[in-house]
Amino acid sequence: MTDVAQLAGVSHQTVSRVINKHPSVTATTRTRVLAAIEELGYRRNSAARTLVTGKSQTLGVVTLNSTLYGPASTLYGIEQAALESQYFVTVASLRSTDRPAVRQAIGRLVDQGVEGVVVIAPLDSLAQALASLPSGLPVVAVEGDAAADIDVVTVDQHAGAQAATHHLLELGHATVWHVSGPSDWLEAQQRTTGWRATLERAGVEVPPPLRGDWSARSGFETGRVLASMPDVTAVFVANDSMAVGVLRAFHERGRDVPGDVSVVGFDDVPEAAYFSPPLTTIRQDFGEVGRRSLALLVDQIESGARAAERHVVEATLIVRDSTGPASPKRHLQKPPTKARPH
Amino acid sequence: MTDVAQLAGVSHQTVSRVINKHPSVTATTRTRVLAAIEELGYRRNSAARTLVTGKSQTLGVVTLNSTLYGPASTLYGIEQAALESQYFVTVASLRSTDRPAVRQAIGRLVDQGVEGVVVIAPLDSLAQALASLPSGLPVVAVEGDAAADIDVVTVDQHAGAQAATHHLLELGHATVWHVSGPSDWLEAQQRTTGWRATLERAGVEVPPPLRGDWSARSGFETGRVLASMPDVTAVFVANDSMAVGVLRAFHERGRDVPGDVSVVGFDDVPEAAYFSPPLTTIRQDFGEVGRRSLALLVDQIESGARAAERHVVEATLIVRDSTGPASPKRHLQKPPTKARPH
DNA sequence: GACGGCTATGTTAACGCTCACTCAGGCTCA
DNA sequence: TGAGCCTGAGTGAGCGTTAACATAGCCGTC
Repeated sequence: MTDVAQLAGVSHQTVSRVINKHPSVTATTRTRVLAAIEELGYRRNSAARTLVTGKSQTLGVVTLNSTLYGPASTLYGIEQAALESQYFVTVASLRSTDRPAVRQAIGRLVDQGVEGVVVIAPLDSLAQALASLPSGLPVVAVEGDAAADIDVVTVDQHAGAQAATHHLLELGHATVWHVSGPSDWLEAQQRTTGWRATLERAGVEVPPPLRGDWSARSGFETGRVLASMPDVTAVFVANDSMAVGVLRAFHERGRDVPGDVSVVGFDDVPEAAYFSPPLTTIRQDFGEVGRRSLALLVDQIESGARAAERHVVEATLIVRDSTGPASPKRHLQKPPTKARPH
Repeated sequence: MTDVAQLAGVSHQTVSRVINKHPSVTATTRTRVLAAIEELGYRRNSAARTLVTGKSQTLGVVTLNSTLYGPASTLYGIEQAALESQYFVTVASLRSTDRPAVRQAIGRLVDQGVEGVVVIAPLDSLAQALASLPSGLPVVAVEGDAAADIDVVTVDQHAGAQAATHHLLELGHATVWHVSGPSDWLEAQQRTTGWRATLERAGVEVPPPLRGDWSARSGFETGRVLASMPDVTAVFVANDSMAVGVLRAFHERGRDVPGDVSVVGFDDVPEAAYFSPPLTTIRQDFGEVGRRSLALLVDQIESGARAAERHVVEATLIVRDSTGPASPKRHLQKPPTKARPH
C-alpha cells in the first residue's frame, strides 16, 4: 500500500480512501491511485483489514454430511446468497453428532473469526447444543428446534407430511403406512408427527411406523417387510432415496405401484420424476432455505441482535404416477376401519 | 492477550509461547497461563496472527454447482481432509463458466487470504482458465486438463468408459450406444472417448452418440429416441442420473432391461443398486479424489513448489441387473457386424 | 474582508499478534 | 572460581490496514 501511495504521489491513507470508495477524493487523484494499483498489482491484505475493523466478512456454515441432497442444496443456496451479500463462507463439517462436536466446530469457526454461523442442525442433539452457545455470536439454525432463542429457518415438514398422507387417504386408502427417517432427526420426527396427526384426525388406524436411515438400502429393507403384508396399500416414505428402495422392494415382490400400492416420497430430488414409476413426493425448496437463513444471519450481524424468529418455507405436494386410487378389490377384502369420532 | 499475561503474572510473549506450544516454558508457568486463559475465556485473534505470520490456515475451493453428486462428494472429501490437516475451507461457487468468472472467484479467495486453491474444474473452459493463473498461488485442479503445469487429480474416466463398453460387448451385444454428458465437460469428453476407442478396437460400428446434460430429464428424452430404435440393445450412459431417465424411457416403451436392452451408468450413486432394475455402473471414489487433492495442495503449500503431477483415481465396474447377454433373437435378426482388423 | 464551514489530503496511533533480540540465573567444566 | 553455555522469560519492533485527528485551501456570506 505504501508502494502504491508512493507511485501515485499520495499518502497511504488516500490509497485507503480510494479502495474504500470514500467520497472526498478528487477524480484525478482517484484515477492516479487506481493506475498505480493496477500497475503494481496491489491487493489489499484482508488480515490487516480484519484486524483493525473487527470484520472478517466471513460466515461459517456447520453441516453434518454435505453429501445428502438436502444439506448440499441448502449449502449451495447459502453460498449463492453469501456471494450476493459480499460475504465469504467457510464450511465446518461435523465428525460426530454430539454436543462437544458442535461446540468444537463452532469454536473452530469463531477462532477463525467468522462474524456469524449458520448451523444446519437437523438432529435434536444439535438443536439442543445450540441453546448453550456464546450469546454474542449471530447464529441461524436450519431445521433446528424453536426452543432456544435462536433464529430458525425450516421447511414445513409437518404440513408436507400431512399433504402426503391426506393425498393417500383421499385416494381411498384405508390407512397409510410410514417409513420414517432416523429417530434423532427432527425432520424425521416432524414428518412422522404430521403423518400420525393426519391419520388420527381422519379417524383411521395408525399402523406402526418402520424406521429407515434415509438410505435407499434401508428403504429397500423396510420395503420388503411392507411388501410381504398384503393389506398395505399406501406408504408415505420420509425421503426420496428410501422411496427408491421401497419401490424396488415392491417391484421384486410383484406388487404393482400404483396398482396395488401407492407410494409418496419426500424431497423431490431431480430424478424423482423418472423413477419407476415417477414418484409422487413433497417438494422442498432448499435454495430458498439457504437464502432465507443467510438473509437472517446478515440481519443479525448488521443489527447486532438476535431476532429469535421462526421462518417456515412451505412444502408442496407433487403428484406423479406412484399414487393412485385404492383398488376396489382391497376394499372388498378388508372393510374400511370404523371411523372414530375425534 | 495482555489481560491473560497480567492475570498470569507473565509477559504477553510467554502467553504466546504457551499457545504455540513452545518448549521453553516451565510446567508451572504453563499451567498458570492456561488457567488465566480459561478464566478469561481468551481466544487468539486469528487476523492478527495471519497478519504477522502470513499464514491464514485457509484453503479455497472453487466449484461449479455443488448440488451435483460428484462435486458435492468431492467437496465433502476435501473438507474432511482439511479438518485433518488443520486447515479451514472457504467455498466459492461459480456463477458462470467463463474465464473471467474463474479469475474472479479465485481473485476473491486470494483477496481473502487463502494459502491455496482447489478448483473443481470439469469444464474445458475452466481448465484453460487455470493456465493463466498467478503462478505463486498453490493450485490443484480436480478433473482438469493436464495441459497446464498444474497438479491434477482425476478419476480414470477413460478406463471407466472402456470397462463399461467392454462389459457390454463381452455380453454379446453387436455394438454399444452412448448417451454423453454436455460437450464442454471434460468428464463427458473422456467417457465418450473411452467408449469410442473400445468400440473401434473391437472392430465394431460406432453409432452416433446422443447428448444429454447430466439430468434425468435429458436422459429420459434421449432414452425415448433410443427406445424407438429396435436395433439398440446396449447403452452406455455417461452418468447415473441420466441412466434413470433412460431406464424410464425404455420401460415406457415396453422394452425390457436387461431382457431387450442393457444399460450401464456412471458414478454409482448410493441409489443405483435400487433402481429398476438395479443399475450396472462405474464407481468413482469421490472421497478419495477430495483427499488426494487436498494432500497435494498441502504439499505444494509446504514445499512452495508446484509438482505439476497428474494423479489418477481408478474407476471400477459394478455389475448389477441392468446388463445381460444380448438376446439370441436379436442376433438372428441382425447378424453381427463383420469384424474389422485393427 | 474576515470568518465559519466545507473539501481534499496528510499524520499518527492503534488493532493483537509473532519474531528477533536481550537478559538473568544456574549449570558445567577447566 | 570464573568463563562459557543453556534455559526460561521479557522487551521492542513491525506486520498492513483503518480511524481519528490535523491541516491547508477554497467558497460563500454578512
